[in-house]
Amino acid sequence: MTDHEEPDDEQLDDGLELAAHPLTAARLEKLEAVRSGGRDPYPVGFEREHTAADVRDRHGELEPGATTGDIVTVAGRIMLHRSFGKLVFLTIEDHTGRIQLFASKGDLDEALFELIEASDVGDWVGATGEVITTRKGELSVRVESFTPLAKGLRPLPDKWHGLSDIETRSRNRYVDLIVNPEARKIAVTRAVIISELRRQFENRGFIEVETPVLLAEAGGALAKPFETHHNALGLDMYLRIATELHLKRLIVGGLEKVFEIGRIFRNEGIDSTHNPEFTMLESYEALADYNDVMAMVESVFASVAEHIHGSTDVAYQDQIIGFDAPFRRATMLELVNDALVETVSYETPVAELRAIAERVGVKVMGTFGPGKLIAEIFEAVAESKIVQPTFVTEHPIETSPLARRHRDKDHVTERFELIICGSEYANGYSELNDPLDQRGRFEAQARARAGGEDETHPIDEDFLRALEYGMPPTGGLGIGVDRLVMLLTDQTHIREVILFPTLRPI
RNA sequence: GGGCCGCUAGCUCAACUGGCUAGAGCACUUGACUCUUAAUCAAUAGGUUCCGGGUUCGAGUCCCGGGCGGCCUACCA
Repeated sequence: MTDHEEPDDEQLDDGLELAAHPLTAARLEKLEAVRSGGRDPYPVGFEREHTAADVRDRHGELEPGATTGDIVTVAGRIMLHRSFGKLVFLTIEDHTGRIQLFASKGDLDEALFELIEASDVGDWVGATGEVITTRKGELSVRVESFTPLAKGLRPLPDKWHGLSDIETRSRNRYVDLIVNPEARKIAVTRAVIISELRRQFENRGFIEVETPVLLAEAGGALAKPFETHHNALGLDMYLRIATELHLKRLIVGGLEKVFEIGRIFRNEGIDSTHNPEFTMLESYEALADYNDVMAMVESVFASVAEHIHGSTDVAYQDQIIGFDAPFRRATMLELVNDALVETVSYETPVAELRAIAERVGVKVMGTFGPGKLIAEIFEAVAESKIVQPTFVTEHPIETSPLARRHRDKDHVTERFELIICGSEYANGYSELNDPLDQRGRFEAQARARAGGEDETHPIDEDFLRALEYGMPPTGGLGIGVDRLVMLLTDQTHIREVILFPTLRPI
């Protein structure tokens, strides 16, 4: 905040201009009443000594009407306010839960009691007093001193029905978090998942690095980038669509085991599983191959599931997803042939594959070769049927421009995708480290682009130059973190696991 | 992108095929109350019915355009 940002009418007037609206005008008056009573309505800090959970832990089971002699100091937001003539019950909430404040007119001087009486749901307050239970047995803090900590000028949503409109919840996430415990729980679980992922990689000897978001060329994936401009350089730039090419440069540089948990930006549609900015974990390990990476993925997913749920069985919607290793493994071709009545291979005439692809609803373009056709057929007929964690392996060379050719088989790469409930959760391969092959793959992509395909990989000369210094055999991995959070928090919409999802401004 | 649906008080929701001054609960304001648990009771107040046009004696409701969102669908993770 800079000192010239004076609040003006423009900033306050968002349909609920504070002084003009009766709901907020009343709270503004109370704010002034606090000030005129000689108190700062927004004081500096507060020495909270006990959380709601602390109080509950220390006095779990007390008889109604009990006194403890235990003096505590708590702070939180008022969530419920029940006022009698000479008694006030306030239910306050902190990040650990709720605790009741019990204020009796007989205990307090008149001005302080009136201050408590005039406090509103939504205000932050602190209080000190003895832990007691009321006659009805509710654990409470019998208020001896009381400090307004921050006035809530806007009313909270209905205390019973809460805030349910998904758009309002997404646009006003702060309100959602105040009133919906589930929203807070997801935010916390996301943090725990990312922390656990980081720990898993660190424990395996990976170091966490940061690579650029702003790039002159966006590669490492087949996706449309966001464009921006650097004024001083006079340069059009792109936001990254993957971290892959930079992380592999670090492998060339000898860092050997690196990972990055970072924001990725793709200029594509928004729906229940896609946000324009999302979080990807990528890792690269020198001297590993895709089998090593698959083994690591099994272990990491099982560990994270266990860490969150205490079990490798995770309930997702109506399914139980089992994360016990090993996961099922099947080649893309096997899965395609399981789903089709005929049997195909990469030797099948293109005309035949094209006919099958069109039959199953693929929009076929003239540039599609056998590999692309088989990959499209896979996505059309097989992918959505996979429920339990499955490594789909041996993707065609055509659709995997950064993956190594299979050591024994023609046409396919040493690649896998981890599919769960029809969606991709991880993608990895034995990295292509032959710079001449890599150049040829890039050129094939350029030909596809010239043929009209819009999602192709650009030629990155500096990346090729890095490979020319010699990249060791490397196993690489990408994990869609948001998707994993959705899976482990049982959410069907990505906006529920991203605190501030991309929305059109109103 | 295409199709379907939605938007009413701060929040959650009503308002029949177009028809009395657009209602209710919670929240707010005022009053009563020393044991509440979504406190209760009483009274008051609160509206650009998303926005802009149109049809009509009359529009929250019907028509046209726009905004934002949801669901389904296609593509990317």
